[in-house]
Amino acid sequence: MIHVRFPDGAERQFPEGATGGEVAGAISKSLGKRAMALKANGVVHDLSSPVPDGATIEILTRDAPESLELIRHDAAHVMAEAVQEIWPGTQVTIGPVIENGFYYDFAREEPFRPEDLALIEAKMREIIARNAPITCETWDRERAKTFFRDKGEAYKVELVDMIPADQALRIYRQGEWLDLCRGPHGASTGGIGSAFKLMKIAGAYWRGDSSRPMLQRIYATAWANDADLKAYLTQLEEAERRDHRRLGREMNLFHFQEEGPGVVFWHPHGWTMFQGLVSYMRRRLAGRYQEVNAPQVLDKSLWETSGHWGWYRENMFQVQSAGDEAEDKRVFALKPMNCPGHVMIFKHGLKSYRDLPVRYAEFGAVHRYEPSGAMHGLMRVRGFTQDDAHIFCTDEQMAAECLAINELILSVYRDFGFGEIVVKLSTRPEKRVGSDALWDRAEEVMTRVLGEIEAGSGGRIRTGINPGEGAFYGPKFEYTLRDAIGREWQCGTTQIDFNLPERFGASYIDAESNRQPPVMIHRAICGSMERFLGILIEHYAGHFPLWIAPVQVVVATITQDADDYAHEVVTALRTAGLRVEADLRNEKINYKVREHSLAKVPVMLVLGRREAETRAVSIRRLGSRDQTGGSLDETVTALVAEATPPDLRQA
RNA sequence: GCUGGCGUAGCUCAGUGGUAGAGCACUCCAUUGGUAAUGGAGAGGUCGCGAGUUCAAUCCUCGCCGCCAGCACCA
Repeated sequence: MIHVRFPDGAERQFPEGATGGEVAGAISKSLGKRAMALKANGVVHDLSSPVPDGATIEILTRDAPESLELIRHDAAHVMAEAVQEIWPGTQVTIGPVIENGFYYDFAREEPFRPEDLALIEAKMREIIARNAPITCETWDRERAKTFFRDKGEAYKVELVDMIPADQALRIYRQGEWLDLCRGPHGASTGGIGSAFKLMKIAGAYWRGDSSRPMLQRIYATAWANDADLKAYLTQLEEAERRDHRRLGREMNLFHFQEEGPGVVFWHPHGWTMFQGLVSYMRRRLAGRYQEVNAPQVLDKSLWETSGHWGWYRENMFQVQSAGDEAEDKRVFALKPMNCPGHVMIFKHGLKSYRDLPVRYAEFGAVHRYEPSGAMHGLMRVRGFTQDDAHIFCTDEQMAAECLAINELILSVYRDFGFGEIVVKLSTRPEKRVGSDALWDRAEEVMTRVLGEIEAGSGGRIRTGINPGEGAFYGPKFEYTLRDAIGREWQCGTTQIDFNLPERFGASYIDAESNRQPPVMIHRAICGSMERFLGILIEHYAGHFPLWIAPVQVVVATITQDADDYAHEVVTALRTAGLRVEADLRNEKINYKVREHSLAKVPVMLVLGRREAETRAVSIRRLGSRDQTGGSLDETVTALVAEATPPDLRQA
């Protein structure tokens, strides 16, 4: 007999070798039916696994949170079976569970067509209805390889070879179909239920390697019940509604066109926001950083020295005189980064240790020739503006600088309404420059700083380590923020650089009159201003707080009798520093309200004869069905207060 | 860059081997109104670009460009 304990503390005995399924059935007939998997000592197992003696166990039904992964994993197998049933000869490869669903990669000459998804889905429902038991077998390697080789499953043979020799090969069978898989799985295909949906077809490289063949991936989502599926689909619609490319067009903020792939045409309202963001950042830098401006176009030799020409040449724009007769045949590059320019400025004239730290900031427009498939609205462009800065300091100053940067980054994010931040330290990669002693020192300092960041955050900041993810020239912190619908965006970064000062021979004179290389810290807060604006657009879904909104107030008249007063109101608001537009058109107020609501103008002041006579305004806020009244003077004061950027507000 | 899909008016989209349509937006006329579409009229397109097939191509074929989804990339 074996003893087991249940989560509620109850203990029971079962015959030696009893499986999870037998235990479930012994507890109650209905649990036996509903059981999906066995959880023993915190680990999920197949229901057919024997229960270990002395374990704390739980019988998982499909409502258990842990079961969702099983449902998705089972569904992936069923999808593979469905595809092979419809198109025999299609090879199956891998089909893991991912966030919100699963995918399976297939190898087949003929591409899947969008309309095939419905076909596959119907077949899946057929297979699920058959409700075949899912069983596990252990095969030896040769049997597995022979089996898959005979079936023409070359990728599976490769997978068998990749499994470490000391690990057992597990084969999961459902009806006539089987797959190599480490499990665990549910008890039968019927447990998958009906709350799933095939989402899209995409190409994906075998083993994520662009030098290997491209497979066809089918993405799907799956949930424990229809309500969860529906909620997920609604959430996707919500994300689509917030898409900054759509809002950028609807709100007339910017556009792209064919002649300029990946470069932004900023329209007046969009540029107002862009400049507002830059102004805000300038105020935040004032007193700590010196703003500089390095050239757009520099001789290729400088980029050879910096190392960019060697590493990133394919991604750089080369420029030359277009004239055939040009005397200067030199090759220049459009700057892809600001750092070499800043090092040049630092190097200009001797620097003393007394000058350090030197902090140069630039809103630097950079150009990178991004692969065509990488471009995505404002999020990934070929021409963008970095809120870049480089700090030249001594080794002793490094920690304090990192902490100061951290504080600045966090307070900026807070001002834009981002509460949850993750900071991760990326440590030395295999391929790197700089001595181990330098890396040891920098990582030691940054690890300490990371601890201080977490301790000083009062729980707001989560921290972590990305081992081996550092830049080749030094370790870095990466700042990730979470937007209103839970998506994560990596924006800020602080990077130590052992490479550039040395390559350019930058130095300062220390207290003993010796030349010393400075520590160089790169840092960005927004990262790309374009991308950050894209994130803000999606975060706020276009409903910007007053201080960010490109048009803060529209003054709309009901009749022409109010025109004179409307001009007065506009002047008063504008004098007070607000961004105002007047709508005196000969249209009904319903029409105007609708139009400005769709344009997401935060505040509408509606003026008719009544307001003109009493020097009042009728205020309608975006998203509100009703309106409030107020005097002109009070309203101006209140709006000015609300429109004041957070960094200028009196506490 | 790779795989697949797409490209028709400013926007959202119909459509056909015989050189094109709707709604909204735009212009003009009437209407001066009280918080999400007043009525009428008008104008607007080299159907992404270039070749080919055809008596005839927006439609079929090929190439290129761009966009979308995913993969790869992201100093």
